[in-house]
Amino acid sequence: MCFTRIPISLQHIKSVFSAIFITFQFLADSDMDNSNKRPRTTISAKSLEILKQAYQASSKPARHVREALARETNLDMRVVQVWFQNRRAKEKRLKKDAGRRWGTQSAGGMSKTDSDSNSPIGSTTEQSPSYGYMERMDVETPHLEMTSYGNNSAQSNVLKPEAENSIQLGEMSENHDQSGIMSISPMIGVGCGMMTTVALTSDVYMDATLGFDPYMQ
Amino acid sequence: MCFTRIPISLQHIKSVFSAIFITFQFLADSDMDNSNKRPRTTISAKSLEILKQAYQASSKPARHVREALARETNLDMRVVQVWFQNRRAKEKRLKKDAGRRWGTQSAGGMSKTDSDSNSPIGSTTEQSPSYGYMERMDVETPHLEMTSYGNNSAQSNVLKPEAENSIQLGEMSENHDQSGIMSISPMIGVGCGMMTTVALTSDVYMDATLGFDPYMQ
DNA sequence: AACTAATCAGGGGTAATAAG
DNA sequence: CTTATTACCCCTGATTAGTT
Repeated sequence: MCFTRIPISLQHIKSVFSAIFITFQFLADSDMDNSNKRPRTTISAKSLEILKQAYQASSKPARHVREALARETNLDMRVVQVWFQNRRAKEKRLKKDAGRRWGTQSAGGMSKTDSDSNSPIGSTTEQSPSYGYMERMDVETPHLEMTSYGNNSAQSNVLKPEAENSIQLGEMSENHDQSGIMSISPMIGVGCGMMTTVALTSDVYMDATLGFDPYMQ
Repeated sequence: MCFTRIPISLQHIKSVFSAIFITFQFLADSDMDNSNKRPRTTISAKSLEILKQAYQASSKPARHVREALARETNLDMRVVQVWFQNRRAKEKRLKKDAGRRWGTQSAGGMSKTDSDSNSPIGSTTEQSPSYGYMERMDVETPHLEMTSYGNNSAQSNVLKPEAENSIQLGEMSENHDQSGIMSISPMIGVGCGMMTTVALTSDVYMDATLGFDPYMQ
């Protein structure tokens, strides 16, 4: 073990704690103010019409189709994708709920045909630069898994400590989700402390891990 | 233990935090910049068909064959090469996996070095779940791995990009590497605890954890 | 309260890369 | 080259939360 020894007084410790508190406070405030809400795009009737038609054609459109739809509807590709996912889920749900008597042949098994299988020839090494949303998600995934590894419920504890006594934390995590900074925040929770050896008096030391918040100003 | 004494004030601490913040900001930015993403080419169904046929003919095509294929499929030669490599690997993998179809819990010890050489029927739907799970965990929790073994380049990158900006940061990463600080850090996220080693005398230490409420007033 | 957009947790397939 | 691993992209199914 290799520590950095820092002479520090109790007063200093209090200050540090206070500073951390202020940081959290600041975070809570800024969250309250602004981006607390999960953005929910409202799909216009016109876009909805387009999507529905596309769904008729294929319930699992390939990327190109989604791209085109996104352009056509002025929606984010991610939004289009989610719409299709939810739509499929809905259909499945409805079918299970209501329909066990008549085998609604419509949109039955055959709609399975999907998945690429075309591409206007050639478009080989294409990558979609406009797919940031999903990509961020992917980035954050391992960290989340890492979090949940140590303790099955650790993740929820970390990110959403039971609402009541720390509303701010929960909302902070939401904010992270939205802004895509999530990818780093779990690291803070898990690994980002500063191990220090604090000298309480001239010969009493304390090794401490101080948490910090990256949003601190 | 090797200690280095550093006079420090609250201002210093703030600086440290700030430096770390900047580092994370930098990281977040670079993460969010779609710049350093591994591009993934999607091979069209048509090209795939061509490749598969070629594979039937020869699983290790010579260079000029690959060249022709690349032209025909409009793919990069490198892509074609990698495709064949992955294809061979897949075939081999399937063949090996085919030998483990019934994974009853009895005779657990042996199954690891399970021979194979069975009929290459490819059901493969059932793989040893626990094996896959653990493997997956290992794979996707590099940070934990780092915790145990103290050597992970990714984490190093996380902790010390622009180490020049913040000497403290470098030291912190050293601490992480050598002390396995990760093992305690989840407490920060979960409970905002503070693991401390109290030096009762100059050479007698005691480990303790101090609770810490971030919303302390 | 219903509907549904968005998120989360997990799994599959495979292109790309690392390690040998 | 092979083998092992990682990263990307897609999905389902359950849940959360914004709108009306």
